[in-house]
Amino acid sequence: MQKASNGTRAGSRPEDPTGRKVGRTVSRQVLADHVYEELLASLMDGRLEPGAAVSIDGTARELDVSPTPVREALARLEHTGMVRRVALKGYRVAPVFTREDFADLMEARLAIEPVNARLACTRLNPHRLAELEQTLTDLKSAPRGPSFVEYKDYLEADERFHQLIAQQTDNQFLLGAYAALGGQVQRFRLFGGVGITDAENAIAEHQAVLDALSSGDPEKAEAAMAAHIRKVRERAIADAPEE
Amino acid sequence: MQKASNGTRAGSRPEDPTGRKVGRTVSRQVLADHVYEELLASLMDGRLEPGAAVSIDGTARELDVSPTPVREALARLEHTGMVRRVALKGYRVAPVFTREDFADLMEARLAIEPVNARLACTRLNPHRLAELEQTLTDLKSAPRGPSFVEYKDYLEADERFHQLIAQQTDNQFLLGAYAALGGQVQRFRLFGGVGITDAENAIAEHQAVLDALSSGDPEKAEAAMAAHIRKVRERAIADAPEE
DNA sequence: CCTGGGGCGTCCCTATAGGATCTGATCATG
DNA sequence: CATGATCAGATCCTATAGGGACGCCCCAGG
Repeated sequence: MQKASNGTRAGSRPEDPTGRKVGRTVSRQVLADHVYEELLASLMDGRLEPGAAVSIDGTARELDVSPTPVREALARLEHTGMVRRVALKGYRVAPVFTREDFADLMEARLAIEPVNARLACTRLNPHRLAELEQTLTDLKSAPRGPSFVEYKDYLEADERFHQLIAQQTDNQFLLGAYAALGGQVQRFRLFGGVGITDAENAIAEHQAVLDALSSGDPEKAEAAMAAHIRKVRERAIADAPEE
Repeated sequence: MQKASNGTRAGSRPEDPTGRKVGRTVSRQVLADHVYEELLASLMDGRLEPGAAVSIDGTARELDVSPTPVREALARLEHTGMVRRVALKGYRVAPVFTREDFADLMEARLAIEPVNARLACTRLNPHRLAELEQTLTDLKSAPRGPSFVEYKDYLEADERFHQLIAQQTDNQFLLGAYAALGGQVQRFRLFGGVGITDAENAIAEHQAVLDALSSGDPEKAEAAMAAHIRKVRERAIADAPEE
């Protein structure tokens, strides 16, 4: 936020803004990558609420970079559906909140995620299983307070669980399809309250998915994931604000 | 290509590069949009081959704009997987050509497109049916010469058919998921030769999908689409170059 | 002939300048 | 008081400049 106007960065780049070693030939990050990750984090953990304007110049000032990298980062984000652009008016955080949108999202998840679970099951190995177990442990131990922000770790673990399964399909296209949805899922979790209520049942369902995966039966894994998503949908509809 | 150095464009923009009326308040396009569509078209119709470098400055010179909008357009394209970026080396057209990649793509299509067909079936109306029929007519009447480029119209109609079905789900998330795949599908059609051989059978399958859709039975539509994609996969594997 | 070094061009990346446009407030008028 | 015009500031959009890295070609020396 407060940039303290250090004034030491114009030209010559005395310090690398991303924290990576500078001057090394390997994987020097570009400012646009840094901005992208910063914005994504703000979207995922709720600092940027739906409908809020994301000013190019303003973001550039906040992150102490020029507008050019910010523009590039926002262009990438736009394609994920997390922000929307209006031609000469700028970017806004996408407002996805109608119950129809939620139903649509669940429909899309039902098409993709059970398949992900089935494929991940066929490609499972001890290392990957350990990753999933770790995430489930994190999910169980995450604090669950009364407000949204206190669920941050819980929601993060939830998202990571699904993301891991998508990765473990070893299918870049399915991973890409999930990634396109994943951000929206997380935003629904945050602002729609999905998955917050009745977290105990949700944890049990995740455990069921993991059990099915480790059993080695792809059909069971697919069914467990489908059942989980259907339950998520039911719970959300049950205690959704009437709106 | 040849820019003829008109020199009339710096400032004041005497002509609108996109061809839209200038000065109208409605939807004035921005240069980055124009560049994006130009690059996308080049990718879809094969002018840009896999592995080819897409220079930022070079593209800017070709389209007679500054690098800034080109950079923005490429950032959007990167997120579709059609081009890849290496941190300080620039963009290249993504090379998707192994048989594993093809199998992965078909797996992803099998997850998404049958669901699209099922949902589109429940939301069908006369106007939409007419659109699909028109596309099928185009597909049948398109010339099919011996070289790739002579299949341009055929491939375009094929892509449009699937794209239409994705749109007709009225589900922005499924449409987005398909759009992420659609570009890759088209590139496989072009450079992998998928769908070229045995076009008659492919047309019959499209007809079957359309028949199932117009019958109003969602399950039949879903099955017909799944059968079509499996056939596409079989044909491609059958006559794929051994590589 | 072969090899190594320097110059040159190209390209990516970021910053900055300036024109065009939108928005919100102020103010005049019915 | 309500309504519409005007102006100022903020913002978006594009072009341009310049730094740093990489590759290529030419050429001198062995």
